[in-house]
Amino acid sequence: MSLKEELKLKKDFEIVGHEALLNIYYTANLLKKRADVLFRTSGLTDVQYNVMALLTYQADKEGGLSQAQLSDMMLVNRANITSLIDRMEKSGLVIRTAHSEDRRFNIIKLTSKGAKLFAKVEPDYIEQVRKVMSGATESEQKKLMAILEKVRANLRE
Amino acid sequence: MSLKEELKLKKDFEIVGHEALLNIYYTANLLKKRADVLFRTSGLTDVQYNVMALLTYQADKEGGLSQAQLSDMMLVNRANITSLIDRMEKSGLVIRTAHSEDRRFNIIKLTSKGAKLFAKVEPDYIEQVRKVMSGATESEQKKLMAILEKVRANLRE
DNA sequence: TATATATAGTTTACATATATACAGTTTAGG
DNA sequence: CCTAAACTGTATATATGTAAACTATATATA
Repeated sequence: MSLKEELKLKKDFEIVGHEALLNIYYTANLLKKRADVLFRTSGLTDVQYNVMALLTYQADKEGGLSQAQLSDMMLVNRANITSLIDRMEKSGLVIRTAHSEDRRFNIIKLTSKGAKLFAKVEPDYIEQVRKVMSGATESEQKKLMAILEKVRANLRE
Repeated sequence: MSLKEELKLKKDFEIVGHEALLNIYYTANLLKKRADVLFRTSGLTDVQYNVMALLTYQADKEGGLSQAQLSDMMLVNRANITSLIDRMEKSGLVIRTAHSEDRRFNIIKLTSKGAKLFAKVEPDYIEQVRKVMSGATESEQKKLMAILEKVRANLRE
């Protein structure tokens, strides 16, 4: 269904670029809502799951990631990470540890509770991703990524 | 640049669907950031601009839109619209008026101040949209929309 | 070495999002 | 007609996002 129909709009978009942009925007929005529903049953949010995934798969030699690294990988402001990690630390999912050499860094690590929860939730998440994305073939998905890369290239400077 | 490079990830994605999903997600994120920068110079947010665009182009016979209609068109919770319209009313951009027949509805209308500001900002916004989306050809943009529609079709039920 | 600059994280004020529970209004069905 | 159900908007608690100003620490350079 076209975006116009989905949003119950009365008038057409005048510029293809605008319609394409809003398609990206609203599809992302729906994907986020779907993920949130999945994670809520585990007491997680999509953002918190993402932190756990990054800590699981992208940890550096310190055995975790600094808050600045997390903010880079999540494309969010450093300030945002502070309260996010506060909440996750309070839930017992992660812990702040000292960097071995540079005292400016907090190295964030998964606790065993966090690792256990991630291991439990990840298969369901991956299964949902497969289902949701299965509407497009793998070749379409690659085409999609290539086009989105072109859009992002124009966004960077 | 691939998402992996942009986010400084160390490991590849294991599933194409997951990488494609995150491409949608992060591209939308970057588009939002870019829009916010543009609107900030006018004291607006991207969300407030969107409200003004909907009131300008999608108004119904009551001469505006109800809060429920706005929440449908913006894919957000009804509760969210209350505070959004509160802020915009306080800024003098919109006004709540009574529905002619059904007292449950607030009909939201642009004030002349709001209409004037929208008319001033819209050309810059459209110009930016053109620039940003020009990395992909019109045919690629249409392909993009078609693929995203397939993904959304799988998201609905 | 001493100072300037850069970097990491925190705090604050604010905007936006959700879920949930509630009150008021309208509509449907017995 | 009257009650139950549906719908609109609001209030609250909570999570996430930004910008900007701040402290602490590390690095570069004069």
